[in-house]
Amino acid sequence: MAESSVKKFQGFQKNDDVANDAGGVSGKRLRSFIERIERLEEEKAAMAEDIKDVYAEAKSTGFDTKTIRKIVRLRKLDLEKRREAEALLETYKAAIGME
Amino acid sequence: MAESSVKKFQGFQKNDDVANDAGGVSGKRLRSFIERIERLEEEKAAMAEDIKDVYAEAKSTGFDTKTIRKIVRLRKLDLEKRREAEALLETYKAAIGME
Amino acid sequence: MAESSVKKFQGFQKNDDVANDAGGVSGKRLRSFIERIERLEEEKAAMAEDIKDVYAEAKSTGFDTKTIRKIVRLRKLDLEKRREAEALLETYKAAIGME
Amino acid sequence: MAESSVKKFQGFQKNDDVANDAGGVSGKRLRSFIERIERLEEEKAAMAEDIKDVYAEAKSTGFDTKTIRKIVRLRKLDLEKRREAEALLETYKAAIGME
DNA sequence: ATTGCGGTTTTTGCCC
DNA sequence: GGGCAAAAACCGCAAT
Repeated sequence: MAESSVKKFQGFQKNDDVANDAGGVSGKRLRSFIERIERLEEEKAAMAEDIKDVYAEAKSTGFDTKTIRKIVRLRKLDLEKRREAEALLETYKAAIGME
Repeated sequence: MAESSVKKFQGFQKNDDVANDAGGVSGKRLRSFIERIERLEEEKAAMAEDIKDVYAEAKSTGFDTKTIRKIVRLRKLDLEKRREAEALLETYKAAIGME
Repeated sequence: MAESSVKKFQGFQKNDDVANDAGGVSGKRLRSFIERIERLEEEKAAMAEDIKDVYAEAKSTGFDTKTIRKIVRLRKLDLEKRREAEALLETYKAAIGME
Repeated sequence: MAESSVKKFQGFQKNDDVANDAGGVSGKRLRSFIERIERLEEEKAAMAEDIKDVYAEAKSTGFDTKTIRKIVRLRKLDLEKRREAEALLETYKAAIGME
């Protein structure tokens, strides 16, 4: 369809400028999406930073961060296993019409 | 059941022992560190989830996510470059006694 | 050291040609490493191919590959958990001087 | 068809147990598929391990692994390109009745 | 039959 | 060099 050929051109705006679609709104919307994403990525980076800080603090009080990482990882594996098992169970249930 | 998962993860213990630092507190502190880390990792994962959602929403309104990703990445690089430049400037200022 | 100035030039050979380090041997050795790697990567790709074939065969005999993948993944998580737990135990032992 | 309703029940086995389809064989077959897959994945992982070892060896003899990786990747792309070209040639031949 | 799409795995690049 | 996040590849599905 005609729109598809248009689609690939969306997403292009002059940097640091207001929306500039000739009379359109897609530029504004794109800008909004980008800003939301950037905001969330900042928050994510802040979390990563915080995690690093906690490890540093633990280390400064005499803990071995390598060990802590192992523990955290192991617990995460536990969690994943449990989730996988549940997912598999759901699959089974669905297969026998119990869903 | 929560308790059993507690027992096995108290950091430095002689194997399979419930006692935690006979009269000490390092077990508690380790536990606290681990919980803080896990909490932060959950939040980080939630942010990642939110970002995915925004991309999905953008896509559903007709944008090409690949392009958006490129833009976000470029802007991030711009930002980093600017920060680098500012840091360099600060270094210069310090070098000439302007700090 | 003298070698460091040379080092950055290692790794560059005319393709499909014999080693041509003027009077040297590093070209031959590099070539040998590359060939070993490529051979191993071929074998790895062949394994991946075989795995695909098994899934295809399972599917063609009426099994649901998604379920099989889930099971395989779950079993793999089990294995990893066990390995992680053992590694953690080793860390503990080392920490209390039992290694 | 009747068979399709049956199909979804395949893939059910108690973990770590022998086939237990009442009088059936699908459990055995499933188990066999899973074991074949796991065996192949182990071999694949072993190949990956070997590749890592070769890189380590190359590094220990003074090569820059990053460079080697680049070379390997380039050569792989070359190979793919050549195969593509050959495939295209075959297509041409077929088109003009030369196959 | 082809092609796009969602979700998963694999690879790549990065930072520590 | 090893772990972690981003990017790419890939598989199966679906719609046409």
